[in-house]
This record gives sequence, C-alpha cells and structure tokens, in this order.
Amino acid sequence: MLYRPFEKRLNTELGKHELHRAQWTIIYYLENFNPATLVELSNYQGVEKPTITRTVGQLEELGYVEHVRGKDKREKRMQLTEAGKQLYQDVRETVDAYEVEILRGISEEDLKTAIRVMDDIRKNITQSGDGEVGTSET
Amino acid sequence: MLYRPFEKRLNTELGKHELHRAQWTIIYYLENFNPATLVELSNYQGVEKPTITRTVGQLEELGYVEHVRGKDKREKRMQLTEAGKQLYQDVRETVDAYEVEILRGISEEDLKTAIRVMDDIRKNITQSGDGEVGTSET
DNA sequence: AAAATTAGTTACCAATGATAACTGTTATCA
DNA sequence: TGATAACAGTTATCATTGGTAACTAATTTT
Repeated sequence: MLYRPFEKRLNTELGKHELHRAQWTIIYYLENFNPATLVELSNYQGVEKPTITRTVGQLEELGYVEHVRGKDKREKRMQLTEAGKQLYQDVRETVDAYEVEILRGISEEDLKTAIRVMDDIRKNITQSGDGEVGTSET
Repeated sequence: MLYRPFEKRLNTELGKHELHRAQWTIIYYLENFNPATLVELSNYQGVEKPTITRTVGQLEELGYVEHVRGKDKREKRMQLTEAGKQLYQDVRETVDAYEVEILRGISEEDLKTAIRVMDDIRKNITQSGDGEVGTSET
C-alpha cells in the first residue's frame, strides 16, 4: 500500500527517458550482473518467464540489450549494448536526483536501518511461502 | 523493486478469500474510516477516480459495501455491509499471520524506525512531484 | 443567473503479470 | 546408449490494475 505513490512517481521519472518500470528493472540488473539469462532475471524479479521474455524483447528492439551465446544453447544470455549502458547512466542521474528528493530529512542511520529491515522482510517472504527458493521437493 | 515478492505473496493470501489487492485496500480503508466517498478513496490510494469506481462497483456486487446518501447528492458515501465487516475480520486473521511471518527476527525498535522512514518518504513523494497535494495553483 | 468546480461515470487503452501448452536442449539413469 | 526427465525459452491468451478523455449531474462562486 505504501508503494503506490512511489511507483507512480518513478514511472514519471522514467517516462522522461521513454522507459517503463519493468524495462528499467532489467537494465538495472544487467548493469550490475552482466550477461544474465532470462531465468536469472525471472528469479530476481519474482516474475514468470513469459513476462521477462516480453520485456527483454522490447529492450532488444530498442537496441539496449543484445544476446551473447554461451555453451548451453538453451539459454539466452543478455547483456547491455553501448546504447544500453549510456541509457543506464542517463537514467541513473534522473533517478538519483529523485532519490535525494524523497529521502529529504531522513538520517543516514535511520535509512540504513530501514533498508536492512526491508531486506530482512524480503528474505522472510522469499524463504517461506513461495516454494521457489531452496525447497527442492522432487 | 522490493515490493514484488510482497505483493505476490499478499495476493496469494487474499486469494484464499477470493479477493484482490485493490479490493482489499478499499475494504481496509472503509473499516477504519467508515463511510468514505470515492474521491476520498481515490486520494488515499493515489489512484484515479475511474479505477475506484470500478473496484467499488465490484465490492458492491459482492455485497461487501453499500452506499448511504448524505446531503450532497453528487457524492457516493460507501460503507461496509455486515458481510463486509465479517470479511474484514476473516482476512485480517490471514493477513496478521502473514505479517507475523514476514517480520520474523526483526526487532520492535528497528521495525518502528523502518515504518517511520517509509512514512517520511511517502510524505516527501506526495508533497513534491505529484502536484496533487496542497498546491492550489489556480 | 451564469460560470466554474466537484463527484462520479463510461468508454476506451496500456502496462504488467499469470497459466497452459509448446519446442529445443541438456542431464540423468537404468 | 537410449529413453526419460528436467530446463530455458516462447507463443498465445487472459486478468488485474492503472490511466485519459469526454461526459452528466450537483453544488459553489462570482
């Protein structure tokens, strides 16, 4: 419930670069974990594969990502193109400014605590009810 | 980005009661701020009016909310029906259990801090870029 | 009384996600 | 080794949730 205004505003910021949130999330991940498979992205985002297929397809058409083949012919490893890297930098500026703005008046320490708590919560969620992580039930 | 698993899991929990998130949010608000207008709900959720009209319509058909007319014939004040109140209680149990689970291992104090930070962030967001709150620029 | 504002609706469309059923590819194992 | 299982990705289709534009009816402003 707390994320609606957040997402709304983020979309506005991304709109300046004609990007959508789902696309940005993938670019963001690739910048940090270059070449990644679709399954990797799927797990990271907690989203089904077809959704990733679609979004990656868009980014490919836009020229922001390309795929490099590895040994395993099944998987499609994706990486950022030059244009993609440039876009990341550009968006980063916008998003950074946005972050500074929404974090106004919050102490460094409280923020750290909040981030840690959020992370713990995420771990709790993904480790239990989802049945996706670590529960290898043949 | 941090809320995807959260929403996913919440939807699973709500699914047990054949509810969706958007519907639950409205029921939740009504339980606390009985009779509320659609505009009120719209502002609270940071969502446009047509979206609210639709969801409230669903809840009305399901028999969870009903509208009481006030003086102003334009507005449609909604309140929970008996069935709606009952549903709230039932879902509350599910959601409470869920909350306990995802907050495992987080100290009372850290949680308080995190909540405060989140709230501050929300205030920062709604007070600036949206141009919706308090900026009466004729 | 006319004009502007407000609450809500209708009719669209877009973004994001899910499922089911499928094709190739690689691993397993009997 | 050959059948079978598991895995990565795709296609097609649907549902949820959101948005815009254009409208009606009721209420305020001027």
